[in-house]
Amino acid sequence: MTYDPSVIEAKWQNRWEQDKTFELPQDLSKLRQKPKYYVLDMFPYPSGAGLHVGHPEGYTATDVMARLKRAQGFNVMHPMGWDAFGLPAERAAVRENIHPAIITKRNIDNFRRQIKRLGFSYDWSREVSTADPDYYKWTQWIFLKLYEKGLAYLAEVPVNWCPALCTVLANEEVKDGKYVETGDPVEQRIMRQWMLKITAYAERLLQDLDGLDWPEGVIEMQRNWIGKSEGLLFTAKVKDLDLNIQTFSAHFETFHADTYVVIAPDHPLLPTLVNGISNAAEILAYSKKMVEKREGSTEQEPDGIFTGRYVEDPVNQVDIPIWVANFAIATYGTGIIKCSAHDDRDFKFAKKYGLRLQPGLVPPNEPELAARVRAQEVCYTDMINGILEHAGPFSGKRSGDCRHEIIQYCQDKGFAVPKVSYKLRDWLFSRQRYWGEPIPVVHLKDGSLQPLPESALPLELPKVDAYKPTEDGQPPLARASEDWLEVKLPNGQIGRRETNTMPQWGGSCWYYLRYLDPKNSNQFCDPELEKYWMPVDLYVGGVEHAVLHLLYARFWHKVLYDCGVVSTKEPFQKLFNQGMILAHSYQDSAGKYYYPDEVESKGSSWSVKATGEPVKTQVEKMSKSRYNVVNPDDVIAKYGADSMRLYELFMGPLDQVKPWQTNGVEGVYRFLQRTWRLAKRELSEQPGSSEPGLWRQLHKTLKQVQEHTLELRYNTAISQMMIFVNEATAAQTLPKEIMLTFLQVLAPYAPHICEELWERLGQKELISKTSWPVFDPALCTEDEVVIVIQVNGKRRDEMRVARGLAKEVVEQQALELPQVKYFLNGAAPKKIIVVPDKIVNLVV
RNA sequence: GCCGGGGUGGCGGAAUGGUAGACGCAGGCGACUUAAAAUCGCCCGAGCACUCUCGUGCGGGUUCGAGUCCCGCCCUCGGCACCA
Repeated sequence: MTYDPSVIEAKWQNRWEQDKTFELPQDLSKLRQKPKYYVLDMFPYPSGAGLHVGHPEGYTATDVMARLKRAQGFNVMHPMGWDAFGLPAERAAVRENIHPAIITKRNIDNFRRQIKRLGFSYDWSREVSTADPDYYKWTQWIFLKLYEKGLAYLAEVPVNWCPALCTVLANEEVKDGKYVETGDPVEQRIMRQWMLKITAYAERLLQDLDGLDWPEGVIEMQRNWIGKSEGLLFTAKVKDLDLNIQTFSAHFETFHADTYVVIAPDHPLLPTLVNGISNAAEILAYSKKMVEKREGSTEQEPDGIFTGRYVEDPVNQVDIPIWVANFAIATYGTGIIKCSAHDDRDFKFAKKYGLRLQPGLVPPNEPELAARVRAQEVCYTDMINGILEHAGPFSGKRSGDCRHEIIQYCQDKGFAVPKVSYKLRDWLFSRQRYWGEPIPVVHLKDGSLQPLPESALPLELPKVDAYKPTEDGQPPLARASEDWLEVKLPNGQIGRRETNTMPQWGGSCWYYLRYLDPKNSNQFCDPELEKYWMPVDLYVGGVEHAVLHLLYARFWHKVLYDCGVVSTKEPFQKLFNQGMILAHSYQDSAGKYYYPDEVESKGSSWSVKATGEPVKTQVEKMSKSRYNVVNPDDVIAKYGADSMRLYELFMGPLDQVKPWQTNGVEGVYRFLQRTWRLAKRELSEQPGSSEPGLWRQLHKTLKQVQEHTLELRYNTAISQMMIFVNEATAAQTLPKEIMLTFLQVLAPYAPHICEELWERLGQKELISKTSWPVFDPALCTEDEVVIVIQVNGKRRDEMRVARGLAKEVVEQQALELPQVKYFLNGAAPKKIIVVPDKIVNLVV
């Protein structure tokens, strides 16, 4: 019988399911008998488009790890679920006027079917969906905890309002004035919204990054997003007004050089400031225009207007003007900045409006440049190496050396106090949508808020006649019937329900905890199970979640930690980002795309089969519009899940971006066929050591596969297995012992074929249940090594000698080689470098 | 502009400072076959005056020896971007 994946894969997937092979016990006394390993995938949003080959890349990586760890004696938590709330299902619901739950279920069923075909060893009894009331009951419960702790609050905030979607969007969902998903325009509005006080955790979110085994890039992105800067908060009186203003400066070294002040055009203090100025109305109108112009646009020319006011600067005891400037941001620092010649924006702004500058920092050892700085021709900003001038007691000092002294000085003089600022803002947590978790809060007549008691959870989504906003622009939940909207509290008070829902990020903030105890109706997770399983040992997903999901989840986790309901400060100990899978696309000169089967290659160029029109080919992100999406169903139908799994990992390093090449699948498919034929050979009953060369190769393979897999270097693990199979194919006899062990090595990667061959070779137990074989280190190295002989660093010959041969002997033997004699040409080497078992270099 | 990846054959990629190109794809030649497919074996960076020379984005450096380490650049992908 030839290798037919379609038959054996279905067979073993059924067997694993019936046998509950990958289901874990919930009984702690049982669990505690083994060490734990928690390997987690970022769960998918089940879109209508189904899976593409990018999804299973990470899932395959975690599955191989899960299977290896299981064989090594760990209890392995390896679950899968659905990030099921979200806008696309809601939009489909509006379009088709079907309940989003139905659309979501349809999509989940399809995703589950596709994922299951790959034979992953998930414990499906732990499947969760964030849109399931049994799940979102606990999302709401966590919200109540946040509310209790004062971390959830309502505020009038400027928000990004998307008219097309009739909802607000978080800052990070908006780019260049458009919703990042759809490109719909977004405008600013002031609205009353739920906010989560993530800023209260800024410092801890920053500090605790240090202990994490995460990609440096992701850590850096989170650091930047939190954006901590330490500086000074200066206070100065406004001239002619009974008003002090404060300015924040992280680059305060040049504080003597500050010559003007700017305020953000949308600063709440601005109207007070200009009150009494003759052209106050003009200033406010111009400021308003600046704010509008700023919306959604990126880099801008400096723009501003004089407020007519001055501050009495205590530092140099002069009055310096206050301007409105478009580059000042109301929500960062104090929204007011003291400006000097030593900031690019300040410098540009002053040049444009002819404001006075007083340079006070020059480069060391560059007199010409220093002269140009003093002449205000160039802006110099090096606060570390620059030398201070006109700086009172600090004149002549290197700026970077006296930062601390300056802090002390400004404090002593009463100019300023130390202050830390963060870029991180509070998290806008309400959406005017239907398909999300209802916020479990009631608005009372007197305007106060009443959170629902835990007993009232889950607060389920009400029935509505349509999944769109009301005529007067209220959220879809306002369409619910009065008996849902109106609530009578136990104490007789009447209130109305909150009609905003939570954003999609909510449910994904804690799903890794629910997997541990998914059926618990009393608690979101049993604390003892949590203690056993947490933290997640390996979390694999796309880098697109580097900031938002991972920051929000860390925030919620820390809140839960403070509530005493989780035992670790951080949820995800090790994080790994798989690289995106790209695909070739084909485009003619008019920009029209073609499907891969519509084009053919002629030598190095490509053209459309039907018309012969030349097309260019490029490697791009997979998308429907580029006609280059590869569907895993098609790959599996042709080559099987095992080949699919192998190719996903063989393509290249897991963390790298790489193009899908369908004929690359062919290669791993051939490898599996060779493996199949190998097992069909007449196998020798002799021990493995009866075929010493292959026996060694087996142990080498075992060692490398084990080590490389644990290091997530799957591609090189696979190539070692290919080397083994090539060698085994060439071997005279193939001991059954060797074949069986090899199947165990391959099983985490290609479990179906290995189960099948394992069974055919007479084994009773599932290969998925067997223990990982142990390699013999002594067999992993060769007895003989090839030593390269170089003359003057150039390879001239090689020789095969016993491993560990003494340096002197190697040297002597090398000198005897005819090739060496030829290249030495009678000369005696000046120096001889011998690296045992590696190389000899003779230097003349 | 700042931060972080990445530049190695026709392609995906491999190489604790020690034979650059493992493994695979594509290609070539051969065996088997009536033939094709499949399979198996061999070849496969470039040049050439063939015991050789050049070759890992570019220019320097350290070293007996550099894809790998150091300095200075270029290109490319991703993230952030008036954050004081």
